[in-house]
Amino acid sequence: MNSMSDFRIPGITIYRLGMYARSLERFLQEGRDLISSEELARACGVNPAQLRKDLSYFGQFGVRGVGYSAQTLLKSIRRILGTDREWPMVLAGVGHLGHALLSYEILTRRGFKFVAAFDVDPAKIGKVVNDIYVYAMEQLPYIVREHRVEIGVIATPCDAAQEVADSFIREGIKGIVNFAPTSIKHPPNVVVEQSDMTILFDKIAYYLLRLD
Amino acid sequence: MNSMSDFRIPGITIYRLGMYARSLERFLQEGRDLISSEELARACGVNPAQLRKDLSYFGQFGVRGVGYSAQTLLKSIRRILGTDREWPMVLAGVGHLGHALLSYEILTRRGFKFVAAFDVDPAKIGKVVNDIYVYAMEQLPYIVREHRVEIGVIATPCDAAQEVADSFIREGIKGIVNFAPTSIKHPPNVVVEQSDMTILFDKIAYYLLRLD
DNA sequence: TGGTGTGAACCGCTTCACAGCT
DNA sequence: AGCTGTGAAGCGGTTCACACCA
Repeated sequence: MNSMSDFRIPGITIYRLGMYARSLERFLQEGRDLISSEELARACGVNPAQLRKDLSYFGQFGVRGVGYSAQTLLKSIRRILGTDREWPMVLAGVGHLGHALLSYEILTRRGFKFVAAFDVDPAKIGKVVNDIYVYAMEQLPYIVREHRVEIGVIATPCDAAQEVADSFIREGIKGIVNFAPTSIKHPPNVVVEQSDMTILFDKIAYYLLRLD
Repeated sequence: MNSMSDFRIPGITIYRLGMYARSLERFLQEGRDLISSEELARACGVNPAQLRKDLSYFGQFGVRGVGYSAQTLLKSIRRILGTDREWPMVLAGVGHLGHALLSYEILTRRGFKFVAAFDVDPAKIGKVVNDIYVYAMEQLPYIVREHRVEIGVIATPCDAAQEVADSFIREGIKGIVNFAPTSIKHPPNVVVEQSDMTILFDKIAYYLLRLD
C-alpha cells in the first residue's frame, strides 16, 4: 500500500495519526527533531510496531537505522490528515460547551475555524463570542454558502441534535462533529464523529467498581 | 459467562453499555417499555447481535420471543456500570471547558457530582461556579479526604495535565477523566479515560478529503 | 411464531520478527 | 550497528446462524 487516499485503512489508524501529530508538535517545541518510533510511540502510549505500521499505510517517512525527522513527519501527517489547510466550520448550540469550543484555541491553531455560531435562544442571537457572531438557525443556508462551510459542530441539547444535523446535511455540509450524547442518523456520504463525554464517566465507574 | 465482574470483557462493550443506557432513558421518556434488540440496536447504530452479545457477558435480561423491558434492562445496566449510586468528583482547570463540565446537568443526573474545583489562577480561586467552589490546588488533599473523592477530571491546558494527574494519584484518586489533548502516564491500578476533541476534527478532515 | 442467547466462523487490527537500508 | 518497513502470525472483537424458549 502506498499512496494517500487508500481504501482499507482502519479508522483507528487515522485517530492515532492525530495523536502522533500532537506529540510531534510537543517534541518540536522542546527543540528536538530526530525521533525514533520507540520514543514517539511511548509518548503516545502505543506499541512502536503499531506506529510504524500506521505510517506504512501512507508511505515511507523515516530513515532506516536512524529514525524520523519530527519536522518532516509532522508535515507529512498534516498533509495526510488534511490539517495543512483551513477548514471553515459552524457551531450549533452556544451553551457552556459551545462557548468552550468557540474559545478552544488549539482548534484554531490547527486550521479549524468557526465562521459563525447558531442558537435558537433569542437572548443569545446577536451576541459575539470570541469574535464569532451568533445567528438564528434560519441564517444557516446563507452562511454556509457564503463561507463554503464544510464542517458543522453540534453542541446543542440531546433532543435538538438530530434536527440540527438534518439542517446541516440539507445545506450540503458533509462533516459533522457531534457532542450531544445521542447518535446521529446520516447518509453514507456524510461523515460524523461522535464524542459522548457522559459515557467516559460510565466507563470510569465500571472499572473503579472492579479495581483489584 | 455469567456474573458481574468478569475478566475478559472488551472495553468497547462497556462503552456501548453506556450508549444503551442513554438510549433506554429516551425510550422510557417516550412512555415505551417493551423493546427488541433490533430496535435498541438501531437507535444506537450497532448490530443487534452485538447488543445481545454485549449483554450476554453479564447475564440474561430479556424474554425469548418477546424482547426487553426498558425499565428493567436500564436498571440492570446501571447496576453493572455502577451508575446506580453517586460518585463524588473533583475538577482541575476552570477554563471554558471546566465551566461547561461543572454545568453539565446530565452528569449530575447520572450521579456524577463535582464536590470541588481547582485552579492555579488567583483570579479564579474563591469563585463559585454552579454552586461549586474553586480552590487552590494546595487544598486538594483535604477535599479528597473530606468527600471521599474517587474520580478526578482534568480540564487544564495540555502542559499541566500530567502534573495534575500525578497530584490526583498521590491523593489516592483511582479514576481520572482527561480532557487535555495529551496522554497521561499512570500506574495500572489507576483507570484513565482520555477524550481528545481535537483528534475528532482531524478525523473529519481526513474523511472529508476522501469523500467519493 | 418470534425474538433472545450463544457457540463458532469470520474478519480486521495488533504484534512479532526479520529483511532491508543507511 | 541500528532503526525502519512489512509479510505473516496471532488475537480479539463482530457477525452469523440456529438452538431455545415464552
